[in-house]
Amino acid sequence: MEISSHQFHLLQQLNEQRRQDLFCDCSILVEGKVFKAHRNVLFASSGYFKMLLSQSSKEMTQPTTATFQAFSPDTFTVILDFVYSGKLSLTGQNVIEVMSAASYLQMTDVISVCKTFIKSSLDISEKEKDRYFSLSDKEVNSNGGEQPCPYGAGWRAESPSHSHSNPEQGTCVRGNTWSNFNYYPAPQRNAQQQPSKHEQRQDSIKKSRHLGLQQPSDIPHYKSSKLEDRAAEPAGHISQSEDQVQIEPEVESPHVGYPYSQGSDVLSRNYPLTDDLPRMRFKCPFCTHMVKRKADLKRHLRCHTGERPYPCEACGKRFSRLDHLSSHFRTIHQACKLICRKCKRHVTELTGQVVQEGTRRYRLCNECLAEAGIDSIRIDLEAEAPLEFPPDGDKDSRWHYGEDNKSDVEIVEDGSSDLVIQQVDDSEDEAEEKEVKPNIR
DNA sequence: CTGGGGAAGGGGCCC
DNA sequence: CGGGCCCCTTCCCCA
Repeated sequence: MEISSHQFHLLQQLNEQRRQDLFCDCSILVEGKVFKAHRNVLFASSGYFKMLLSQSSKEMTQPTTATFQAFSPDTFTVILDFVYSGKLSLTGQNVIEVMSAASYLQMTDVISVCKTFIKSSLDISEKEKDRYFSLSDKEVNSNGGEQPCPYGAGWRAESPSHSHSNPEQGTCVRGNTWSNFNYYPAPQRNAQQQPSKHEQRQDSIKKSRHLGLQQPSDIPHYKSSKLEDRAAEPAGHISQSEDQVQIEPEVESPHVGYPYSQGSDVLSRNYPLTDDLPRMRFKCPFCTHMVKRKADLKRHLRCHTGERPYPCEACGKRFSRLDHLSSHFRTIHQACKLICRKCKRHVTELTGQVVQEGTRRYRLCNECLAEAGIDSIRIDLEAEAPLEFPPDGDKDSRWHYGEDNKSDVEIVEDGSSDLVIQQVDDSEDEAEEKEVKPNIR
């Protein structure tokens, strides 16, 4: 006969003991703040503590102290509360640091939940954006709560509006995608989460470009070699059990001698850590990459999540970074390069002209224009209200595409050269564009 | 098949 | 901390 509430009560009792500092035999110092806990609970919850406490198990009579500078006391509070209650209090503000800390502490469940949280938020974010961009200006303008489309009226890319159901909780989430997120572990939950649309999409995009970019599916392979390394360590050295190995299929664990925090972690028991990268503070939970700033980690994480929050309103292509979008826009849609596309010579407003081909704009020198017999298709950038990158401080109205002209010009295609003389009414052209050009490569 | 150029995308870092 | 710039690598297309 099994009493289902026993586990809950046991954990509750342990948590109560922790709060009253009863039988606590382990102190964790996080940036000056002391946390009391039970060695056996930490051992059972964290691969990191398992290693640490295994090593120090010979000195069981002495209290153990561990010091961390890799994360904040607030972050560790979230982690420790989860250990003692099973409830993980995630917010948009803390999720990255909690995930980073959980990665360091080798707490697979926490990492999975953080990943789910991030992915869910990104899905919502994407869909909210899609919904946002799909609103017509009329709708936008008529709704005081909506911000104006950052690209103005033209070049809208997609798509019908969505609401989003949180896969974990089954609740409908709208609006703030980074709202609080409490996780209650479900024993039957699949260890391997369903890949988000971003992951699926990214898988189909192309091979990993960067050396440091480990797709989640690649990681087990990578880890196995790490684990082999670990197995090859001298007998007596701390290593993880097979169980531990099996429950960590996705995330590269920080291991002994693998510092990533500022000053690394100072452990009172001569825990063997080196300090090769003293300035690196944030470790990517998906790969081995480390960065100094949380913002850089956030940016880096997009290459794993596949998040592309910056759509080009001209061609629909999405980018993970604003600067890449800006660069793309200037190069492809604004003909900013003062170079003849054909002969590669430098051109000026006088010696060359801007040619438009679909949504693409580039420059040709007068000679090449004449040679191609397309000298009559000059696009006067000044007169035609070009695709323009907004000045600073105009974040909400990026790249208005000549709203005054967009719908009343006609498209004239040059049959031989496939060149477009003027931009056509955006609604039809856009649909056409979408068919040929998916949002991502 | 191969080399060159353009574009995308990732990291470092400054403001 | 976000924006943006620079540098570099990788990929793709085309001659």
